[in-house]
Amino acid sequence: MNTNGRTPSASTPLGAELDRRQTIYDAMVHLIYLKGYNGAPLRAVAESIGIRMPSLYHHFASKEDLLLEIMSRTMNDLTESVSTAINECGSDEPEHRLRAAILAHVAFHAERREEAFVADSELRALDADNRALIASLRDKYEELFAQVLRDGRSKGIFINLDERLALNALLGMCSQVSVWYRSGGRLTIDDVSKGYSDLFLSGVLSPH
Amino acid sequence: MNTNGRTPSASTPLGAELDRRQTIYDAMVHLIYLKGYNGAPLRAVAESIGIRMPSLYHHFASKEDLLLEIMSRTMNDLTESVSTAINECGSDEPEHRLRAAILAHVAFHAERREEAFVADSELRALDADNRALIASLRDKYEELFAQVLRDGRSKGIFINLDERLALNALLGMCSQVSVWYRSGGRLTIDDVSKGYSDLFLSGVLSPH
DNA sequence: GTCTATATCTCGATAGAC
DNA sequence: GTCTATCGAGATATAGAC
Repeated sequence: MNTNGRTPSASTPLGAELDRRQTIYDAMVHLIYLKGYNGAPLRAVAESIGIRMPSLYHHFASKEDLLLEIMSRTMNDLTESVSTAINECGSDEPEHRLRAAILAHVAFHAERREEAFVADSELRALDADNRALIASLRDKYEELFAQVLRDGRSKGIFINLDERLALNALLGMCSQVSVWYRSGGRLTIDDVSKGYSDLFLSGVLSPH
Repeated sequence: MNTNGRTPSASTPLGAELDRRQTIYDAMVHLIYLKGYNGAPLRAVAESIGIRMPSLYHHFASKEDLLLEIMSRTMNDLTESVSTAINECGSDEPEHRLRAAILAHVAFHAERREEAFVADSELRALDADNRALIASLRDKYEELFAQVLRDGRSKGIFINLDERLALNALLGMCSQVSVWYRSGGRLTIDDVSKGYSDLFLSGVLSPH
């Protein structure tokens, strides 16, 4: 008997399978976002989508495999989004490229805030091998910003600040958007991404 | 000065009791920092300080009580530190007061990074009542920065940025210090706190 | 693909001896 | 104040029917 009120589609098994995987993925993201990986029981994930817990194992090999997919997919999508934004901003000037990168990073952390938050906070839940894998994706991602910052500094466009410090300040500030942003709230994604890039580029002091 | 606001006495049983409480507190902080509240078993906390798990219950009523003490003590100490820094900076100018607040916030998040990280990330592990209690402490803390930002904006010293956005950007940037800072590393606390306050006040663009 | 039933383990917490 | 022993709940994961 079907207890979840859905209509199973008998015609496209592959499509249905991908839909189911995505439904599980989304439910898992949401619960980890709310309670953390270790506070998100698979029973609750299953219940939230109207199936029983053992059924999840038809779609995923283990709980950690599911977390790994969330983190790797998110990191890859984020990297592609920011990389594209930098390359297609139509400028070689570090200021414009940095602004484009910040806009893309902030937009991603607002639009896909739960995934981004999980990717940023659950490294510690992975075992050593998987942790190293995601850490390398993160390093590759951060290098996108590091290159822009280096370029701007060597051209004298940016001040002579320690690169690692500037990178940590920037990413720390922009990634926190996934913690507090609410879609439909007072601030739009454009408000936030423009405000953040203005702030990082020019600071809070009025020109004088 | 001791960090828990109590008056320790060296040779009495009460002093020994406080030492033991502090040892448990520190071990719990460290394990939650590494693995999160739900990934930090009390058995491991006890083992790390050479006692058995049930002995912990002589010092704390429950696991959540221990977390609550960590978060409330940390928030109170942080608030006092930043509040004192603002009031004793010897200036009424918003720029100087903001700089003093940032220096104190960053220093705290570097010196007591594990406690600060736990206080910033484990709100979700508390039940509704305790969560509301810590959230109110956090609101009170953030108001310290909000007042300085408001004051600076109304005086025309700061640019006309949305207050909540600026506050989130600032605290997000500065609180992340607890994630990456390593004492004894390449950057001193002074390097970080000065670099961060310069960045937030003036941005990364070179003056032109 | 989903189910029921279950194995195995670990968790927080308590009881009571010393 | 710490110990051993234990309880009951809930976790991930597996087996096998349908």
